[in-house]
Amino acid sequence: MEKQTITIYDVAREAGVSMATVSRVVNGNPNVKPETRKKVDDVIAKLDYHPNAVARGLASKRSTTIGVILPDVTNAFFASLARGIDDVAAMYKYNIIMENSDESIDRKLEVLENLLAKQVDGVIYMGNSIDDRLRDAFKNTKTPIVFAGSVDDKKAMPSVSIDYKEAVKNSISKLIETGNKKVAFVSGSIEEPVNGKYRLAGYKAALKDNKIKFDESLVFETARSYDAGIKIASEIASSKATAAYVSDDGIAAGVLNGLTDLGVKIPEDFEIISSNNTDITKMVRPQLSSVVQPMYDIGAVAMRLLTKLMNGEDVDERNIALPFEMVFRQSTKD
Amino acid sequence: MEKQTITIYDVAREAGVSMATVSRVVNGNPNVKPETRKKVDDVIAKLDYHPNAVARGLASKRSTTIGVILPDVTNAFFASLARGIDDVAAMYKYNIIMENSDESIDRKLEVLENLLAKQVDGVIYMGNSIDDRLRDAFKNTKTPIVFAGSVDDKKAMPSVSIDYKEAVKNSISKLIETGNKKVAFVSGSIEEPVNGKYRLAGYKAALKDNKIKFDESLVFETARSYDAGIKIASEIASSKATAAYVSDDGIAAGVLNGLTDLGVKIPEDFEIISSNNTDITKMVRPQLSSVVQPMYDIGAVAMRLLTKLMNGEDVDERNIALPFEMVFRQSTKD
DNA sequence: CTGTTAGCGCATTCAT
DNA sequence: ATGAATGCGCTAACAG
Repeated sequence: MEKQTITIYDVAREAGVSMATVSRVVNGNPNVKPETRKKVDDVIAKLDYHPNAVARGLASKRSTTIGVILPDVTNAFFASLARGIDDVAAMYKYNIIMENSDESIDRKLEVLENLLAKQVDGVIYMGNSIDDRLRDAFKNTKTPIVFAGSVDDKKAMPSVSIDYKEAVKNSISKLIETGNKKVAFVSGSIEEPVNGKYRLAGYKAALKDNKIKFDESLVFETARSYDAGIKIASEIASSKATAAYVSDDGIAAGVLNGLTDLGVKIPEDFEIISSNNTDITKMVRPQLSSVVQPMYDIGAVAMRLLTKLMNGEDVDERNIALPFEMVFRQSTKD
Repeated sequence: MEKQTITIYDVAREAGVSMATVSRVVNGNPNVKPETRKKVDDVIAKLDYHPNAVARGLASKRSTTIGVILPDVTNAFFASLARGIDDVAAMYKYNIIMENSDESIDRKLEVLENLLAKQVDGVIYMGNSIDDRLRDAFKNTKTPIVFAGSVDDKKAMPSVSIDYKEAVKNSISKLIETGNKKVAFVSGSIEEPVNGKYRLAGYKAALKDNKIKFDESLVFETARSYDAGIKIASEIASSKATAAYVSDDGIAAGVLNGLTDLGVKIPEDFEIISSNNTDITKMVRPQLSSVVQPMYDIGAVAMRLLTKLMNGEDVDERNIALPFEMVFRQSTKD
């Protein structure tokens, strides 16, 4: 016995109305007499009819699904954003097609193509890196796209994030204030605008404010993982730096533990400020001081922005910077 | 200028062939003369034609997307499974529609309905809880469903996981071996079969093997989060237990830190074994001993199983138990 | 190897 | 308030 899919046509016949009417009640169109609506609803229940979203998508040209491109769900930062996105998406009856892109541009392009082929109504991009090919691809589609947790360095795309430059500048200034002369900047790929452009600019700005000369050897680039943090700890230790700003909590935890294992006392000998305030910052000992990004909110607001764009609504602010805070725990003095 | 979507028909006309032929080259059907294939490919490139997956889905009755239902991406365990799923899905050209269900059964039902309406070709379920309504819903659809990282307590659904009972039994036995008379069992909701049925059974089995009487007051049920772990630590401390098996790394980290803050020395005064061996276990100090679940593999194998089911292939083993290991770090003696 | 013909299940004019 | 007709873009027999 094959799955006898029952269609809008079946209910129409059974209810003695036209399929147009059934379509109307299913879509909540008010132009239906209450009694016919009830009749149709009854048949729908009786036949256990379920609208086919694919057919609906083809006919209406709206898929009610949005694509999400992120480097890796496994990273707490991206997962939190995704959670925010998913929650407001659900609120607006959208579904999420999620794609892990890793760091490869080719993969990102492939993934975008995929999403577009599926006729997603919009996409949210959390990849941090972006090159010209990808930018062109974004530009060549009419499908709305918003960046979440990162900013296009050309500001061409709508985005929701925090002011990364300012956040880092604050962090570094704080570190300098407590007496550190040599502060390290530890981040994921410098190729990514968030790191190479905004965060690094904040770092340099703070140095300048404090009349400290920028020292290239204090900039550490690494993979975005706990193990990578552990690994780079010894390099940092031998750099003579006495403090560091780190762009990712996983990396920061690695640096913290790596340094500690090397006999470096945190925060007495070395101070650390991390970036995302995920649970990780509270799990490690000493607990990490951190920038507080409203991750969930970034995702939620990005999704909200996207709904507006998809509806063709005017949005006055296409590049939204949410407020951030700082929390000082045990990895900083004072 | 509206986005003039160009269709298979445009390509056909421009290339001087029928749409059937275009469809063939797009789908890699071998029955096309190389030269016509080339001609068509050229036109496709020239017109920048992109197949519409929705239309394709409607016509072929296959959406090449699979639905994933998980409690919360934000949990490292589920995120890791999701990663495994996504990677092999990509390998087989499937896309993932991800839905966070939290713990609510109603939400799960709603989410499943959604997925089915979108005509997903299969679904992977990682929710741990399952009640009769949900079981019925699963049973009433022809869409293949596989459980990942959890087992249907009635074994009615295909699943991929580890032998949770055995894993816990090993853990508890080890704890008893090192001299602990009172070992606590700390887990997420006991309502979930993984916890209430399998894990708890392993706990009891180990007690029985060692002729220790089961003590209800040593069973702690809590939310699945770091903060919840912190909170329950004091209760555990006053229970006189000297060791604990914990079902989630986040909870375990909370218990560990909570206990430590209470002045309890780990592992001297209290031993802990956790369950998922996520990075968390290595970030905390002392590092957590843990069951090692091949999380990524569970996801990957589950997805692979699903592809077989979707192809109607025979599978001899519908309930797969992947091997697990134990890693002993600093939260256990010896 | 290639073209013709039907739908897939639904939303949407346009009439009535 | 309701029905009839059309087509969304593509796959899948079936011919030839």
